[in-house]
Amino acid sequence: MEKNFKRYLVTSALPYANGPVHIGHLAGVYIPSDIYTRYMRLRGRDVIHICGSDEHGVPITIKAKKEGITPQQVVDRYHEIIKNAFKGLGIEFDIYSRTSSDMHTVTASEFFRKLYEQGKFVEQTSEQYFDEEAKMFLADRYITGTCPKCGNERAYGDQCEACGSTLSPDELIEPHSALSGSVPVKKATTHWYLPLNEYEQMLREWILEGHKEWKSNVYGQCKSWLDGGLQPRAVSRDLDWGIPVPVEGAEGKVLYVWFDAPIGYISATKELTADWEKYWKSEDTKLVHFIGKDNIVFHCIVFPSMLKAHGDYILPENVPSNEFLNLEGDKISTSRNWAVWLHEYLEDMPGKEDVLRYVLCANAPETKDNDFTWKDYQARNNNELVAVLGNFVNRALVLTQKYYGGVVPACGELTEYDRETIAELSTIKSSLENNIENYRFREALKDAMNFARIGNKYLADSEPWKVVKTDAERVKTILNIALQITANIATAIEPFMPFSATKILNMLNINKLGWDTLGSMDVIEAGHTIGTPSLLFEKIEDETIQRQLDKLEATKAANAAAEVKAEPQKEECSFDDFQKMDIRVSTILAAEKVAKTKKLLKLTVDTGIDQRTIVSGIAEHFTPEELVGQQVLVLVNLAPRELKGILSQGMILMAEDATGALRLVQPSEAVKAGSMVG
RNA sequence: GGCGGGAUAGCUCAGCUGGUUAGAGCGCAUGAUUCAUAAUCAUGAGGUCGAGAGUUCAAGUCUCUCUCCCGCUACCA
Repeated sequence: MEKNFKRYLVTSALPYANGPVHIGHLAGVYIPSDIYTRYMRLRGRDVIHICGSDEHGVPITIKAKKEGITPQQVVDRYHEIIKNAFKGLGIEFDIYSRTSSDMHTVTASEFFRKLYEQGKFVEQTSEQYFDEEAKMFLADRYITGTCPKCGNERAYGDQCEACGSTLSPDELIEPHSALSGSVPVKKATTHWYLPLNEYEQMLREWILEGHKEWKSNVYGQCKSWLDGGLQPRAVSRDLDWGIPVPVEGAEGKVLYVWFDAPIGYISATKELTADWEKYWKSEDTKLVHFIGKDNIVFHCIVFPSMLKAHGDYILPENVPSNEFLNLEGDKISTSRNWAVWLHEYLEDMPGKEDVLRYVLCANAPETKDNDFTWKDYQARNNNELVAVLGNFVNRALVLTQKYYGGVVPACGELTEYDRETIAELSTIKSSLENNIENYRFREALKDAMNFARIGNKYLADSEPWKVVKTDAERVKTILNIALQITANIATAIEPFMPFSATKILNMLNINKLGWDTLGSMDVIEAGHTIGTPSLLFEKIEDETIQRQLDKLEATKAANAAAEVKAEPQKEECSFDDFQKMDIRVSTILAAEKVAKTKKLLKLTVDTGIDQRTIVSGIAEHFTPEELVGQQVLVLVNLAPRELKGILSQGMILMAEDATGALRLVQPSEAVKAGSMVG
């Protein structure tokens, strides 16, 4: 079944250059891909590891606007931070490129042109908002206006950040352009769509039939999308930041970021080697995309469809995708600064690159979301890295120094127990290989650690410190084996902890070994002089952990403070404006959940004027039972609107804090329904 | 609401196509040991495998219903 591949092309999801990289990214994508690639390389396979910054798209233009700099300045900044941080942690890419590079512009343009010329796209014209002053189409994000739900005057066309509602620009009250402030007009615009529906059959056969071995979350997501039926997907946008659509008359249009980003894998490969085509276009290349679960649809559905449409390219053999990592019980969030940033970690914890690599791999969210805690980090360092791994290496080296002045003793006759121990190493080796090749890195790491466990047990059982008093020859064999195991450990842990592997090699004073030497007992010659032992890992004290916890606590406090800050006052309105609103105290007579919705409640209220129906998106905050009988304030003269087939006549007024929690606004004591508020 | 993923020892997780007393690491307890960063080694105590029903000679493992957590998606006046 398994094909014999001649070479491996490994890609890691392109980090989006609107912020630095954090432990969630690492545990989900970059640690696994780095382990995989290092392992392949150690085995002497032809493998390249491709990555780079994803630098286009609307969020970057918005960030630039907020900071008053150009998008290019934004991506330049984060590209550098990300690139250096990866390097600092020993994440080895053969190339770390970027999508704002010339090579990428050319490659993505050519890709688009080819599909365009072959008629793979569908052109479609639709009405979209246009800013006549700035002379450009506005992405939803660029349209601001009053949120129809909460009244926030600075809601975006796709979302209101005050109340969290998802909006469309049409819904905004008094929409205006975020660029010029002018009122946008609707104007026709043409875009190119990739008809994914045409690739549905191909995808079905390829994934659902051909790749049942994919991880359950990936396979399940794909199946869900395919069963739901695929729709044509726009591959262009009206925006001035990105790769211009390389077609006559397409001024002001760029490739949609999700169209150009995966092509970035290809451009980076071209940048790396003139021989790039053999990696992308031969059937004997194994292509593997490492991604997070949020990227599944793009890597399994959209990008393969693009590749297929193009025709020359191979499809990925696997798309290992991890779930998400939480931090101290809370979701990691860039905007809330709730994260352990890689570049900060490297500064705060110098020399502890491997500790982070170890903890994130041992605790990787391979099958479900997982939690990173500093306490766990400390425990794993102290109880596993220091106690098991570091300790064994130190024992072997110190004993060699003590008994033989650092000269490796010769191996004599092997006992039955020696042989058993050696055999065990081979067993673990194949388990380790099997686990890595099947993307079970957590299990693989355990295997690697078992080399050290076996070493510890071997020393404890052989007791060279006792035997030395009676049988000096035997001790030579014991220590020879202990040293061979130590060298083996350097190889076994290299994919996971490259810094420590190098450190062990230096202490042994030997060169890097190939994977094939794993399990053999002749990697260090007798008579060879080893280097000076030093500690591989150090205990991490409570204070060090506390400093990190304090840092997070400070973030929490800062976030809380930011939340307390009230929204600025809205622009002045006239008395007449206010008078237009008819707000009445009303009594809720009945409440029930609207079927097939999560947030909607259908309320029957007595407004004093009449009894009417109001649909309100508050089901997540109140149960129907607790609402019945309550008095609330209702905006009764709001234009009626139909929701889920129910006509809603009015709006219940609620108080909402920054966390989104809702409270009823009601008179301090019951009044007659219909009482005016004003 | 629809779809996908998850729920197994105190903690973090393995358990493939159903098959003897459900496993690992950490933590905990007891013992041994001192070469080693008070590290190590051995032994042990901990689980009605989210709840309920069903299929089967036999079910964490298959089917159905339900509960809770995470994600995607619709709804949000």
